Amino acid sequence: MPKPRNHPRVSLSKQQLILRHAAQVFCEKGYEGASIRDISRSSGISLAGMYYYIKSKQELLYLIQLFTFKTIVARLEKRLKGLSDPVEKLRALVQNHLDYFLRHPVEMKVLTHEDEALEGEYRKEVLEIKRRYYSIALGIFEEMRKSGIARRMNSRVAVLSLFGMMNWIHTWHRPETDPQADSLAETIAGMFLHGVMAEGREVPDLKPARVARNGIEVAGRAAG
Amino acid sequence: MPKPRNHPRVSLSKQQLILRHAAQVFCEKGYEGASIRDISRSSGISLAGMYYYIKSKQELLYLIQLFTFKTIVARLEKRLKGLSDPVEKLRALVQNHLDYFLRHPVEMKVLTHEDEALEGEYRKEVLEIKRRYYSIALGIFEEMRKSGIARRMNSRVAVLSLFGMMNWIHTWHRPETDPQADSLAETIAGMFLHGVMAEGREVPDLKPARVARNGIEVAGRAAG
DNA sequence: TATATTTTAGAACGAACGTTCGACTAGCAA
DNA sequence: TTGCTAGTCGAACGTTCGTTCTAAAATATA
Repeated sequence: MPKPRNHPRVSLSKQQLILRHAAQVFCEKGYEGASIRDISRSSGISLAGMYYYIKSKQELLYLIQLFTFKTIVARLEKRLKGLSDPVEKLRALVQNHLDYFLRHPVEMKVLTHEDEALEGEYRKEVLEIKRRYYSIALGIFEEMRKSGIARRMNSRVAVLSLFGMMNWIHTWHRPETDPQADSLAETIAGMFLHGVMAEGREVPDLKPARVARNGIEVAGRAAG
Repeated sequence: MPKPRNHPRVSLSKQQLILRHAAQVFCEKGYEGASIRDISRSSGISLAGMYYYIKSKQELLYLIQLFTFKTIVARLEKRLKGLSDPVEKLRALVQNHLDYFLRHPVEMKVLTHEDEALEGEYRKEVLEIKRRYYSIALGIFEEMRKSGIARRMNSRVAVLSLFGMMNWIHTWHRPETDPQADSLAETIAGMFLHGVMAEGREVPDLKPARVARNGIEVAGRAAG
């Protein structure tokens, strides 16, 4: 355990620091393409020194993925607590996912792009949380189906397509020109809801008065 | 150039054979995680022998991505030729993409998952085709907007979300239990079309008569 | 002060990497 | 026969990989 005493300039645990730099390097070069030496150089800790704080390269990836997933699921469950309408729940899920996604693009890319790099027990543990996350989403969609809001269709395909829309974002989103989380979440949740709605049904508007920015073209990078 | 004479048992070019095995190995272990030795072992050609047919590991990835992309775009352009209704065009794009995707899952995973592994000129060339593909899709969507079928929204976000739905499939699709290309394309194109449709508009049904088999797959790997 | 514990890192380990070299075979032309 | 070319590969090149050893430096406790 590192002591904060007499180290007033180092405020947070060195392991956290390593994890942050590791996420950055994994994001840029991929898990296999990144070397411990890269991460050592980036975080300013000697190569051998790294192994005082981490057990292996695999554990590094594991800790990043575990923490990221746990955080996102915990936040979702908190947001979902007050809601009962499945449409509102789905909007909350999209909002939560994209909000975290655009606030922590580096970790989220490592989470979605390196999901096959882990092995053995590490892999199993991360997969478990992923499944929990997926089944929350599936549950919400099933509610929409039971109450007749969503039309009859393959729920698995619908929900995984929604994740596809969201997780693909890291391949194209540029913060300078593309919509931010709020607007993006509205557009994508809107697309999904209209997309699965039963014939003759109307997609209810967003709750509060703030419906402005309805999805109106903001970005300049678009019409290419 | 390899001579077919006196080599009756080797029917197709050895480079093609290497490319196929390389795609398989890249798919399983990722570009960085895969070694030339892995591919050599898999294709039954000695390590040194590989370099008679390929220039480098990078070129291997480049050739796979280039061929795959060129094929998919060429097929799309052929399918699009006879169509004028943008909704039909969009359905054709989704059908084409998913048809190729599920018939060549290995190559498509290498295409979508390893799109940052190439460098320099290789990268630029592949990026160029990718952009052409994207702009075809964007063009179709703009047609839908201009004719009032699609509602006002960020076209870039809409189109890239569609690609997200489609390209994410490689992370979850199991051929034994999940829908095949036709059904999947119907579901996803339907979700997208309903999702972007203007208020009060109805999404037209699929053309009643068998639209399928229109320009589909004739030779196994030909139409490049 | 002396002692114990935590933190650091230079140097090295064996293994694996992409790539190259040079020698070899087989078939064909002279 | 001899010479030429296409194809093949064992062995090795220099480099980098993840990880460990070892010992010194820094800090905490007495």
